[in-house]
Amino acid sequence: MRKAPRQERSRATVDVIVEAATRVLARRGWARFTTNEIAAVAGVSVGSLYQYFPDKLAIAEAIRQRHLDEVLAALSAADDESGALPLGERVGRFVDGVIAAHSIDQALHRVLVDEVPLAARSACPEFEAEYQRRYRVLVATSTGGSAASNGADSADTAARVLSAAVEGAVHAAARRGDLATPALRTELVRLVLAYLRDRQQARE
Amino acid sequence: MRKAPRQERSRATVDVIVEAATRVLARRGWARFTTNEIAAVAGVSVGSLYQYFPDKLAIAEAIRQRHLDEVLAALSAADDESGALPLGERVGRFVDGVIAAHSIDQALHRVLVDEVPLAARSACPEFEAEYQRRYRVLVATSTGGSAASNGADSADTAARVLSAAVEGAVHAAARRGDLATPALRTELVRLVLAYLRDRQQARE
Amino acid sequence: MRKAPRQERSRATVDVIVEAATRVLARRGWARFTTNEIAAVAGVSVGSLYQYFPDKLAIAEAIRQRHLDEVLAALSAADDESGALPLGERVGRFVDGVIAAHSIDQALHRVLVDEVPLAARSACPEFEAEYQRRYRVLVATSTGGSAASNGADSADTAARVLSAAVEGAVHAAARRGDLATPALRTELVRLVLAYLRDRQQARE
Amino acid sequence: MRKAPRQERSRATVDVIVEAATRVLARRGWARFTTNEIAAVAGVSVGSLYQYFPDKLAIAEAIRQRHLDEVLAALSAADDESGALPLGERVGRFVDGVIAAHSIDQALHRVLVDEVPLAARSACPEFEAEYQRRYRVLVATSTGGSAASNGADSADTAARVLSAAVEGAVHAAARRGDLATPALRTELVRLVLAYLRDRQQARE
DNA sequence: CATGAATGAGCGTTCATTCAT
DNA sequence: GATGAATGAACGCTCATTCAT
Repeated sequence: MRKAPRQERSRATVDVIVEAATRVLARRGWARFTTNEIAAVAGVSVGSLYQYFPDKLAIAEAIRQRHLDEVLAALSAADDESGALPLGERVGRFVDGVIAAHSIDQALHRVLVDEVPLAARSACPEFEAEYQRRYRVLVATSTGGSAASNGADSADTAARVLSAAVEGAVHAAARRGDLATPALRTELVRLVLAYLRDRQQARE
Repeated sequence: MRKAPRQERSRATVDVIVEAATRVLARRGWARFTTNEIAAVAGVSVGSLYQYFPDKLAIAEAIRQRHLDEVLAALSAADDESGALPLGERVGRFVDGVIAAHSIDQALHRVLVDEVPLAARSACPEFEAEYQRRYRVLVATSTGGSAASNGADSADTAARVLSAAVEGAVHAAARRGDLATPALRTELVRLVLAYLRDRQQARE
Repeated sequence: MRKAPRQERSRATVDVIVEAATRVLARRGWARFTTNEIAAVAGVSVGSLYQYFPDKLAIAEAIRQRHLDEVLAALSAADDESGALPLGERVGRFVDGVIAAHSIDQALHRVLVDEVPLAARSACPEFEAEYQRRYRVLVATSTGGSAASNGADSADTAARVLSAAVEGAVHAAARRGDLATPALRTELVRLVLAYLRDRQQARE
Repeated sequence: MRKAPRQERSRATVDVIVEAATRVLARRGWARFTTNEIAAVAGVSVGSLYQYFPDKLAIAEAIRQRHLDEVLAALSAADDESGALPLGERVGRFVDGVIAAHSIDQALHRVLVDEVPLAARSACPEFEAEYQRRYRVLVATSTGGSAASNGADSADTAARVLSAAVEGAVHAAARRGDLATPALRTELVRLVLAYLRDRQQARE
């Protein structure tokens, strides 16, 4: 951001802009994400956009930030305090969280992931890290708590494969509009559980 | 195509254009896939582009056609004639095929799948169908040949989830440049096998 | 118009654009009526054109509107309040009006009528109708007021033939630069009067 | 023309080109009168066009020439050998000739007159002269044969006004598709006769 | 002579960005 | 701070014309 909004009015203006920009990006896609339309929808002038954002990409970045925060919140809400539950139950809640996270503004999510250029996407390592961490925790607890002998490295790969696999399946379902289908949850839980149990056995 | 190249010179030009356009699309993405740069990279004039292609999208379509053909070929080559092998072996070859398929110009693949607008992906459904079929066959043979009682529908969902999961994991690895890592193959095989066996057990 | 000019500066810009565009259209014709030349002549950038007009045709439409208004004004000014005069006098004034109307930027007029495509002439029918009405009134009053037995239809044809004939003669003179020649007026008055009187006699 | 076609085959090629170009010009208008389409319709290559014509305008000029020849022929055919007839009869035949002349390929005529740029149109003075001559003859014979005292100049203006008027009326009718309407002929004959007789009386 | 592949200036139009008010 | 008029580089695309074959 070019300038921190000092006064309350300014903070409100920034919110209005991001709100409007979000709607434009979700509805029209990156190619029709034009500063003039954002300003028009927000009810401010183009000049005001550039008061707070150095360029168009910065607005997209703000949108992404906000969206990812919401996604993390949804993810956390579902499997909170599930540490003591049996693995089957934990995985169920975890999958619910992932599905819930992807149910937030799917149109926006798709545009953000597929269309907004790398410059704006690459700058979210904290989110990726945090997201990945959940998978690593799941993998770690499933194989008996703390990282064992040859664990760390293998567990990392496992977490990565698992997360990418689950993300892929959920994204595909989202694209088909099948996120709410119970079969999706069933099969995902099966996939994750089967994989984790197989790794458990392999370690014994 | 707007015009069939009749002379040898023009056939060469078309090749040069598609080659150059492929590089531009892979490097710059759809948003920077401009006719002027394609022409410059190809070392021809814009006019020559429009001599053979009605518009920019048609060039992308030609690129896609060529690429998807190569991908299917790589996929087929790996698990050819694996029908009689034990499941573990079959899954291993299958995963090899998928990894091989994604080793072909994955930057291009991502752009083609994520950025190029739908209109240019018109022939994609056939590819998608053919691609999906491989997964369905794998799922079907793992559960004992022909579709049993409640089989067909459930098998379809399973194939879909499995393919999306494997694709997701492979795409993520490709993005990281980890396609050749042996651990990727190991874990993917484990994932697929564990899932398929779990489904087998559930049916008994 | 795409946007109403709110500030005074922009109102001036619109005027400058229309003025410049008028000169370009009259001088170069529709085929060379290019946005870049309009902008250059107006001393503004192309962008400013599109700030106020959705496309090139809309500029032509604005030019036409302005021009036709001026033409109708010139036409009206000459034969105003000539209702009670003898026919010879009325026809004289009428011809004066027509000649005056065609003395206004006739190069522009020709281009507007002959070259600018139909879409931009959308409001033309109203003008044509108003223009024709003058001829119909002249024909009607010359044959004794209200439409007699077989009057209406025949009067319409007569008005059409008369207007097309007068317009043709005046256009040709304009093309030759002879609009101000007294002989033109004399002969036109003779033509109209002779025709109207002949029709009068035929009705008795 | 760039090159006189020496051999018979060449003359045939030129004919084919002009024929095709005429159809393209009449159907598509000047704006879509493209050399590539002409060549395609003619079944020759663009190169061949430039073998015989220096540029696009030259083709249009050839079309115009051919068309005007046909128009003059139609005009002549109608009032041939009418020298000894009474004025009413002569004018009738004359008007028939004009109407017949404008009935030839009206679409082409309109494009030729309205759209083809001046460079190609201005170069037909012989046609204009010949066309005008007919009107001058009509005017001259109506006022008693050879040019009298103050005749020459006045007769010239009269011929010019008369021709432009008749042309205007006929063009307008052509545009409306009313060329064949009997009322058109009736009123035109009346217009011409009334005018000529009025001039006769004025000279006495 | 005929071909048609190749050219490239030029078109209409868009939109991120600036800056005088 | 806020405005919105102004900018102009860049886009996709056309088509008259040339020239190697």
